[in-house]
Amino acid sequence: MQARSASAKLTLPDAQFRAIGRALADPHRFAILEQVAALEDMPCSRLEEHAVLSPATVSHHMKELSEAGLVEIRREGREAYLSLHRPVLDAYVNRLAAL
Amino acid sequence: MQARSASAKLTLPDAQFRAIGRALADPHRFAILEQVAALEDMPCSRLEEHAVLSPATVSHHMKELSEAGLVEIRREGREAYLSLHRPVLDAYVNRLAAL
DNA sequence: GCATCTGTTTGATACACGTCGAAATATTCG
DNA sequence: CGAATATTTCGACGTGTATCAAACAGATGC
Repeated sequence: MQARSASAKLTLPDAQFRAIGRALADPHRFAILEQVAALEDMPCSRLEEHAVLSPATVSHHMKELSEAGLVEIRREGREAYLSLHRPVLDAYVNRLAAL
Repeated sequence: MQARSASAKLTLPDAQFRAIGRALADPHRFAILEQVAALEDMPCSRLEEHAVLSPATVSHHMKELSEAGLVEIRREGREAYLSLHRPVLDAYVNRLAAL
């Protein structure tokens, strides 16, 4: 019997662990992640980083975050809605905390 | 009255937060950190990364880890002894966990 | 259809950084 | 002092990547 539930621990493959590390290492990307985490369902167009970065660059960062598994992108009409994927962030945090 | 003690929370300056993120993003550097964390007082010469990296590169990585505040270097004779600086790692983990 | 809005893709550029060899520094030992 | 050991510094090279402008793609509305 497996006690899977809210606290089920996810183990990250090495490749993903590396991708997450790189994704978190860029300040703009981290700022985006912070803002995504703060809201439940964040329309991409409302990211404050649009004030400092070109749309192309913002899109690039979201792709990195998404490929690292940290955020999920839901497309609706012409907008993209972003949400933090907590299990992956938690798994990353846990691995650091286990040091 | 301040309840400072084992769990006193350290707040990282932005510059240090960025330095830590970059430091953790490289796989070799993370491997070094893992090994340093596993031992109390780790002589630099015993790092397994010496099997894969040149001494110059290992030294470079240790400098990065040290400048990020993640490890402390104690020099003794011709050896350098490394130890994990937990408060800083904890502060980093806490900031991620607070997302 | 046409214009507008949101976001992506592509190609180019510039800078950051991981890596090493070689030379330098420091320490211990004979 | 001279040789050996441990680590650092320097200079150079190649790769990775953050960035943008421009072109593209899909959705909405006139």
